[in-house]
Amino acid sequence: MATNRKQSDRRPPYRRSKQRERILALLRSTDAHPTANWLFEKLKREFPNLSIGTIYRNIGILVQQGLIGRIAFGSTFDRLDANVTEHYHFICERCDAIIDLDLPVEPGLELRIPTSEGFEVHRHAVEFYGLCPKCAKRA
Amino acid sequence: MATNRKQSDRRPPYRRSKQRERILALLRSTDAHPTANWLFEKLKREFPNLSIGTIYRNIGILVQQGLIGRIAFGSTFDRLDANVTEHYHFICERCDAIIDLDLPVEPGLELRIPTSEGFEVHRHAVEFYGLCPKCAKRA
DNA sequence: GTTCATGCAAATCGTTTGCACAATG
DNA sequence: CATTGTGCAAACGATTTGCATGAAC
Repeated sequence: MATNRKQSDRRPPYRRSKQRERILALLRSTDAHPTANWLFEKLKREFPNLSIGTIYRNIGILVQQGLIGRIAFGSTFDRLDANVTEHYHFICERCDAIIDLDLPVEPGLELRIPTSEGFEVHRHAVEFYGLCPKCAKRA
Repeated sequence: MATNRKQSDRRPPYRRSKQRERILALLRSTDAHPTANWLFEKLKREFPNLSIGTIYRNIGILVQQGLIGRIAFGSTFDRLDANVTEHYHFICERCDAIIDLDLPVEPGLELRIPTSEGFEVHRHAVEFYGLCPKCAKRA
């Protein structure tokens, strides 16, 4: 099974760069959860020669520094599930296994969403991350 | 913002095909949440000329028929978040907006996982799907 | 026989990387 | 000056698609 990790893991020390500072500032200026490409479009006005690779490299660094988070399922490829009943998943951070849990689904969670604000909730998903029994044993 | 939908939307009527039947059978035979490529590797023994495109086309059909589910975050590209405190997300199925919720995070959910079975839970994520206030108004 | 499904190959999309040069400490 | 960051372009991996042929109804 493949790994989750994207991009070669960079590590400290980090030097500052104008590009990275602007990327972080831009991300902090919005709560719209932008994409890499959105950052690229915005910033190439300031940095006419900006490269999309620079965006990705800096996103990687900022994530490692814990300054931003990446919202993604964790894997680059889709995983399929013939179990179409509602259920939650456990995702092993070491071996990437996805395990169906037979926890009771909590419809009550959806009631927490303020419908007064106009949200219309159709369903929800819960994923637990950690080590599966096999991997936990080896740690 | 881009759309979630992958592959041109096919619609009924569907004809049966040996390939699709085997794909569904294989998915039903396991709970390991296989990838498209896993199916391809398994099935090309039975169908020496099998094409990866056929796998993807049939996955699309099976999903539309509601016979299988796709486990993916919902988008093809990563979305970023400068809010690094724990929080849940609401994802609009129409406009793809991701909205930070200020619901209280439920550490109690993690206690439901049977640690007796050896799971080691580090964190969990909850996503609610539906229509955001803007899109709900238009529906 | 008409329409849908397949195989094949080329295309697309988001992301990553090798390299030579520029910027940082 | 030692090393990290950048821009550029090529490479990549997963997925999608156009087209001619084969299978289903």
